[in-house]
Amino acid sequence: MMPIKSEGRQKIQMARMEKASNLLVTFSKRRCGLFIYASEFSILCGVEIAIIVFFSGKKVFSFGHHQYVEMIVDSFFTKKQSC
Amino acid sequence: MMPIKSEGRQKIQMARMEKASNLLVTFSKRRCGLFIYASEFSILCGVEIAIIVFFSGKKVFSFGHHQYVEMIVDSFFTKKQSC
DNA sequence: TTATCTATTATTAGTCC
DNA sequence: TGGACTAATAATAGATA
Repeated sequence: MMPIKSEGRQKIQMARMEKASNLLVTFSKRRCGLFIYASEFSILCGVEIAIIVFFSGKKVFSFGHHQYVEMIVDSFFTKKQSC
Repeated sequence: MMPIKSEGRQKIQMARMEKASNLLVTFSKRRCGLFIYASEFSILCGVEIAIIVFFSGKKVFSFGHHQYVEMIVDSFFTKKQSC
């Protein structure tokens, strides 16, 4: 079979993604993207950054090690993940 | 005088920027970039995001409207700015 | 500090595994 | 869920105003 050639990055509308499968993929990619971006920002400019992402009201993903963030994240008793 | 033509985006080392003037410009740009990225992520994936940036131990920039973030930011009694 | 400009780098949508 | 792929989009370093 001929492999399907990628058409590369596509322009998307700035609205909630409708297809659940696409949304989940984009969620994973952009969560990593956000944390990587924050990490670079932190290194380049010597700033402390705390990020909390609330997904579906269940999952919590955190970035940074600020005491307040830890407090908040812990208070949710949810699984923590990071990039 | 001939205008100096831009050489476009340059590759930079992933380390704290040494020149204070460059650091400040990059700080402003990337703070906006971070918040814009977070805003897009939030819209695309329907997630709530809270971000706090601590700069020089003085300035606090926040993104998101989560109650805990407001609480934390307020506790610093510092000027709030955003993009 | 912030906005504009531009060539260049960085990210990623869609897809398959 | 997570990694690889690839062309296209998006962000931005450095200079300037």
